[in-house]
Amino acid sequence: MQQVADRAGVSIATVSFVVNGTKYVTPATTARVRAAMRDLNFRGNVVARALASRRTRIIALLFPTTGNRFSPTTAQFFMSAAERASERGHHLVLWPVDPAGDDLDDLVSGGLVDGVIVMEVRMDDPRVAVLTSLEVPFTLIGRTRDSRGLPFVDIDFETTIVSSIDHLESLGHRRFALVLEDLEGTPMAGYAPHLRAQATFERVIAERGLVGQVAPAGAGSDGGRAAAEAILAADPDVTAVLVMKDDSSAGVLVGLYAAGRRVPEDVSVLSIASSATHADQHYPRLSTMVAPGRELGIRAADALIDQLDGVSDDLPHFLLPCTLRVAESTGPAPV
Amino acid sequence: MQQVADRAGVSIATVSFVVNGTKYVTPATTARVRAAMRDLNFRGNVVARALASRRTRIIALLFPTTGNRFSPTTAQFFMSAAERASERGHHLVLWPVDPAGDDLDDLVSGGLVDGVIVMEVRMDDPRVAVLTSLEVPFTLIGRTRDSRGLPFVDIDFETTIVSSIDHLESLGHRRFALVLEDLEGTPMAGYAPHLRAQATFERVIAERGLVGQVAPAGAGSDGGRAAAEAILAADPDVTAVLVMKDDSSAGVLVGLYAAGRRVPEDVSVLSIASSATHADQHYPRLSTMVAPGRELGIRAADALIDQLDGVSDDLPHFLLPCTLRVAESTGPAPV
DNA sequence: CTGAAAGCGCTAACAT
DNA sequence: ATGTTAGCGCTTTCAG
Repeated sequence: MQQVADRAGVSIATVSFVVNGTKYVTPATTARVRAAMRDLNFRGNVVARALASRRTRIIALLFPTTGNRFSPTTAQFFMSAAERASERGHHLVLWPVDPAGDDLDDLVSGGLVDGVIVMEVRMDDPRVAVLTSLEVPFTLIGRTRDSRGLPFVDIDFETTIVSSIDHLESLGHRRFALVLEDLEGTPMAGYAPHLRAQATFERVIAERGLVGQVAPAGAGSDGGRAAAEAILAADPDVTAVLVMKDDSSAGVLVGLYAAGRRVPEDVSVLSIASSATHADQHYPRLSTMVAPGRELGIRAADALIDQLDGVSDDLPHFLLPCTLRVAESTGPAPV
Repeated sequence: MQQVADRAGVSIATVSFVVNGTKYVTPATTARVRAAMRDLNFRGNVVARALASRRTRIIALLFPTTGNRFSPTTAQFFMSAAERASERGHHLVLWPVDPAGDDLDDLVSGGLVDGVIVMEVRMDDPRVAVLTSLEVPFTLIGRTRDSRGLPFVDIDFETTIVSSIDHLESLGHRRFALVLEDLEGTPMAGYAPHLRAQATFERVIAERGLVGQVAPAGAGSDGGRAAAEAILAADPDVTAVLVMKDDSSAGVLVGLYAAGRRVPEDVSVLSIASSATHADQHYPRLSTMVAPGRELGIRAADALIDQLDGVSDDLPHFLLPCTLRVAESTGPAPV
């Protein structure tokens, strides 16, 4: 940088000013400096800049290292938030972090990142306490149990579940099941989307005098199949299954087939908080409550960057429900 | 840090030594320093450390921002490499970068990251030139056309394709098709896995006097279905389809069904460089050449960190083929 | 409008 | 075994 200054016949400070646009510099001088930078192939040192200015324009999206749960929705958060951050002059990186938040301070201390987006939030997520005590700006994709004081964007699971049941009820269904991932005893126990969905499901079922059960599913296609068997054992007359775990929906179908049920003639299967791509992967294509992954990723990035730039004063509380996508016919059945 | 030193009655240098284990410090002193750190709730400043020591112990896995191609295998690379890096005292972050490598220097300059892992490599990937000129240590998951001078780990696509055809031929198949993603005209054109697989496919088909065709597929389930239709139009007697694009395999099945073909009775479908999880998602379950995603992620992390630590002198050239996983019966067919 | 200079918080010789 | 001290490369008051 000193070299650039010398070559342009200015001081190192002036170079800094043109690089950052911090202060007004004569067009003529600016041009000389830029030319010098070009000639010398000058690349600013991000680390030094960060140390001196206390900001890196890097934000981290926290990825919980447990459970290998890399869902399409997660990927959407990442990609859309990264895009938005980039548009607003920031970099977004996906950072694997222990779900307990133990290794969080290494990264955040000293201002390696300006702010943090937290996803896969649990009802009592330990990471928000850590982040708060570290005094680093953050935004949640998701909500803790009591999130009034926190900036968040989230899927409106309550509305999503109500709409799901509305839809199915309008089709004549009265006997329901909800398939959820079994997170008991794992670090992801207390996963907020599950608990909110389950609570709403049970409430609506009770209020409307419907029949409903909740079935936990293990991993993979096999877990889904086992869940389907358990559901049919508990209620052979069930006609509507809500599946809120992407990787078990295929297994649920197999389990239903194995028990002689046709889909959707005998039993309707609705994939909750999933994606169109995932739904189309099945045979038959599944109807789906599509998660607003991109929208939330964008909102989260905006909320955080607003906070960083001091643009906004109020803390965002943004809820968006999933939208129903009814499967089109898939075509002839496999024979 | 000065406060810690004061409180422990030592110099700031000593604190640095115990923090980094750089030099031997008396157990007694060490204890006093640690106590002081605890009392003062001291958190080292990563950025300052990086500036002074020229290393951050952070490595970046480059994620090409184009095409939304976040495959399960990508996720495996990320998670396994992150784990391994963590075991070896490094942090691994997933960094979205333009596939042309234009914004690479911002991140790498000034030593924000100690090294880089590149994935989704194209035959003439511009990123390796950038990285080379930036003089940042890097390792590829994948290979450029001429990769003799580069450290890489990769899937052995040649062997994988040969094994695939071996397997299917042993089952009596003589007429093949290979489904690939159509990347022509996109930033990912020249994607090495496709080109290597296609070249090997065509060579083996020709050498053995078999019948074969290559079919490009568009996005999603619909792209797969269209590909299946094109394949049947070109060769109604085709009996074996290799699918090297995860999101079109479901569509391929639908296309085959629609044309009255049974799977696997009439036509075998083999998913190439995919995962068990993905294969089990289908009906029927697909046989699969499973990509060694975790193994490669680990190897890549090791190779890079060896390079950073100066542990290893020779540059790694590690190739691993996919392994055949024959689908078990799925159970009764949907009716 | 531009320059001088004091740090940012830590590391790593070099001394002792 | 511990302390001194000169930077790492840049930002940012404060003068001029």
